[in-house]
Amino acid sequence: MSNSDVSEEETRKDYSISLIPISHTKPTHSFATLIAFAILQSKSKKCTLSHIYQWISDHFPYYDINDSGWQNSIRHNLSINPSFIKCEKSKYCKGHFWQIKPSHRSLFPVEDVTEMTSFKEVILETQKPDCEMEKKVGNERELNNISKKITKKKCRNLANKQVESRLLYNIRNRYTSSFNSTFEEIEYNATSSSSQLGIGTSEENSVEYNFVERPSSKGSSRTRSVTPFQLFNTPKKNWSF
DNA sequence: ATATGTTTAACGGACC
DNA sequence: GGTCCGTTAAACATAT
Repeated sequence: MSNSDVSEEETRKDYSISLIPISHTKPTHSFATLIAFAILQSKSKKCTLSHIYQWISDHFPYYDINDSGWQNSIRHNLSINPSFIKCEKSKYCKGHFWQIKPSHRSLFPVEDVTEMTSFKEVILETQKPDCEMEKKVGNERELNNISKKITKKKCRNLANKQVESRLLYNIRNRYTSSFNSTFEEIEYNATSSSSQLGIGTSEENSVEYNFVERPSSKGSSRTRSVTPFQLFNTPKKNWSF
């Protein structure tokens, strides 16, 4: 067995682990921990309330973005917990930024973020929504609408859910960092792609997905069918929806 | 009007 | 028993 075979086998193993349905069950982490993770994953280590909501809901669909109960708890926690400090008002988003009090930083080991999500490659390679970049988010309301649209799609199995999560990340990343396509393009592609999310078989590990592979140049897009394994290991730059 | 933020209250579980 | 912690609900204020 060659080195590359070993490497691939190991990665497959990791991938299968990522299918553990942790994100559908009630997280064992406290709200404070979830808030801290949401903050720590951002490049600037500060988040607005809505970013915190979104991050938690993205990673733990148990917390529906349309439910207000847990969001009330989040707000309560931010106010009551001395680990969190409110800093300057966001210039482009609603509300203030929230940070972790530096002296409390050690209470929230960042390594748990990757362990928790079992999505190491996404965490490490995907540029997540970052308040620092907010000035490039010209239209956050539309972005949230896209997210809701996709989130509402019924997923037949966990693999679909994972892909869905990946899509959300990529949409945001595309929207916040490159901003090189119009909102209409994103919406169209996201819609068409999410409509394809339901076609997988019930066999989790053999589900195939279609996604649009778009060359960086303006050439025409083409669809390609990939396995979840291929999908998760496709470099972000080759993604489009 | 709705989102954001503060505060109080109640409850259950863990722990001593 | 008592306390601490985390959660949930809710009233209320403020900002947009």
